[in-house]
Amino acid sequence: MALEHAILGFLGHAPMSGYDLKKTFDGSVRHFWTAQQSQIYRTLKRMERDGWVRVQVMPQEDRPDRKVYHITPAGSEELERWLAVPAEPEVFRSEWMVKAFFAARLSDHEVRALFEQRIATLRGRARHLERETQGVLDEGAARCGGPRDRALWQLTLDYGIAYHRWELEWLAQALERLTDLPPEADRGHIEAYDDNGGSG
Amino acid sequence: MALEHAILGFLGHAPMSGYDLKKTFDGSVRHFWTAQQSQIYRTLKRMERDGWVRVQVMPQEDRPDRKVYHITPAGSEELERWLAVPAEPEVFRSEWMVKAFFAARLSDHEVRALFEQRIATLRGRARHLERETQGVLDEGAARCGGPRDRALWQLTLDYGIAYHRWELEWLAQALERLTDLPPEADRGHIEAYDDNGGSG
DNA sequence: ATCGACATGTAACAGGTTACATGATTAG
DNA sequence: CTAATCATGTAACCTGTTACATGTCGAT
Repeated sequence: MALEHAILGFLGHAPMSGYDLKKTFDGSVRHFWTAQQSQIYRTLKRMERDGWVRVQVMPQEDRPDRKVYHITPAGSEELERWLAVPAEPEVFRSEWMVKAFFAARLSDHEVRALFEQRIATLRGRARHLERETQGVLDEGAARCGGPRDRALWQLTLDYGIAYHRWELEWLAQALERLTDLPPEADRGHIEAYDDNGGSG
Repeated sequence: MALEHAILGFLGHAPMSGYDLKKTFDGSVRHFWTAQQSQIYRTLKRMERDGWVRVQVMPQEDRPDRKVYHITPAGSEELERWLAVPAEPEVFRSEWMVKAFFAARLSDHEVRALFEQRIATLRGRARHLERETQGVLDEGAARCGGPRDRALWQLTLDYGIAYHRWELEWLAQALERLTDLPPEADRGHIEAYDDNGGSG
């Protein structure tokens, strides 16, 4: 499971608290993995129980004690094992596609709006990746990554940027195709006349 | 939420049992949405409670009674409302990317293997979309879709195929970039010498 | 004999989201 | 006065997955 292993990956760079980890996630892998604070705490607890990390409590007076997590040799081994094992293919799931699939009941105008909204969303995200994420990643790389890390980190960001550009191109073409969208033939509204259940 | 609304969409074409719905999902939207049988039954129950569908029990002797679900006017309204509302941007999540991000600890050979496995996975899926899914979708379209439906259904499939082709191209380029991957600098293994917590 | 299609489900679990709770300090 | 930062968490919930349970019929 990716969350645990991403945590191991980060703790391999430096020991951190759950709070730090949340910020680290948001500042580095957000473009392909996010995690809620509560989820991180919950997961760290399990990982400690499993011996992948150990916790070091740093007492503080004014605030809750910092619980700094360190990766253990077992955790390091587990990370390397996981990295070398092929990723099982993920299921693709897109709510937007579901809308597109059933969009025949919408007016031409609404169908176009569906695509245009998608374009707007992707444009926003693409811009964010190019402007914000690139900078944040550069900082992170300067702070703690070797050149090998940097090359791979950049690769993941480049993927994100290229992907968004590609999908935007695809959507532009799709919008063109929509000008030829056939009109809605009268759909029988089966519901209306089917009362005692005949077969099709 | 997409599952409920996809169910409404299908029941808008024809009344169906949960069992039928599962087969319908697998034969039409599998490339962007899957659902487990158990999940469909559970969801149908909730939808009935909410008045979006009504159930008609068809008694059978040898097997469990067929429970045929019909969309209600409320359900139809709900579907149309949902279709017209912009899809909230989905979070992108990729376990494979997590591996790529932390792959600096792997050997050059293992890093290449990571990418090659991804390529193999995508090739398989692309082939499946082009050969199987296209045929299944055509049958479905012939059976129950109007030309407007067909155009949109084809669009979702074309997206899937184009996406896989695009990612395969990207991966090929990425593999080339990997030939210049810098070697791993000695990573300090902080864990080993950090014992009472300095701020590193 | 065994497997798959038919047809229903329940139970348990895993992962992710949202809301709530605490409590000091500092910046606007 | 309000909000954000620091720092911890718990509880409830939703979605999705896996395993189990039942029972007939027809094909291999």
